[in-house]
Amino acid sequence: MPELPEVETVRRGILPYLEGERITSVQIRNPNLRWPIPADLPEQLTGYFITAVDRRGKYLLLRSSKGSVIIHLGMSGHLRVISTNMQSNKHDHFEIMLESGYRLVFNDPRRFGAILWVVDDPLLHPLLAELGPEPLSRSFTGDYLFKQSREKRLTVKQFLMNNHHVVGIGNIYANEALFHAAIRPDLPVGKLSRNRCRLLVKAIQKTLKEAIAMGGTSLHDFIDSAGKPGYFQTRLAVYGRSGKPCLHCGTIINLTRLGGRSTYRCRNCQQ
DNA sequence: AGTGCGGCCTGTCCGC
DNA sequence: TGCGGACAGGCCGCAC
Repeated sequence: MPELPEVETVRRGILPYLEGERITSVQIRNPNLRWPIPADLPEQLTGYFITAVDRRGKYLLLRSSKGSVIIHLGMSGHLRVISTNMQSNKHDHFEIMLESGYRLVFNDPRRFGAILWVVDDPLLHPLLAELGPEPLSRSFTGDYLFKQSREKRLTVKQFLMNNHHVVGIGNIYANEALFHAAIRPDLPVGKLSRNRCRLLVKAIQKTLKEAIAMGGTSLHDFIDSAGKPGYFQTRLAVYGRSGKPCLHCGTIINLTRLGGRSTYRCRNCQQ
């Protein structure tokens, strides 16, 4: 499912139910995610208060006074908040019960997601320590992109989708941002001029902000923590539109693959 | 060191 | 209706 706008939508949805709440119990139904859910998580968390719900890239961080739960939704993960008496569904692998009576449930059919536990600063965890800048932060600029990409021969789309260069951009938003920046996805990133790097950063930020404002993109199965879909899919300019006319010039949108991922391009607008 | 690809999983959809 | 294969929003880890 989830790229930055979807994860941020989930974070905002669960925050009011979690912040300041005491954890009364924790249940692991199936620990076999990308990495095993730590077996001692229930005893680590029970009785403690959730102090904050943060996001770093596509990772969610549930902070408590004892330590932090790092959550990644992978491709098909969902988080939802339900009341005590609601029954569990298939693929509900993990849940946290709160004193308020609400429960936070992690559901993930494909099990590419992760639930991890760290006692010290989660940002120092090996998975998070090497992440690139947040795309909506001041440190992600055209100059940064220009500097990082010099001499690199990989394509601009693959560069954007690597979270060591910049976090939160997956296949949908990489396709969309490159269209809005009028840059062809298969261009070697090292060939981008400084000015085009600036345009690309602006396009990324605009695309992500708009998607967050619309609650994310729901193509197959994304729903927010309340079970509602996002609406950004109505704004997709190229993603999933192969064979249809470009919204700018009418040229038929072309579908290819880069690094095994579907890549959409208007061959007229994106050079 | 930088780059490309296989693999992890289940569910869904499409063509035969 | 059933079955095989391709594909799906991520990303680590390992080859070259």
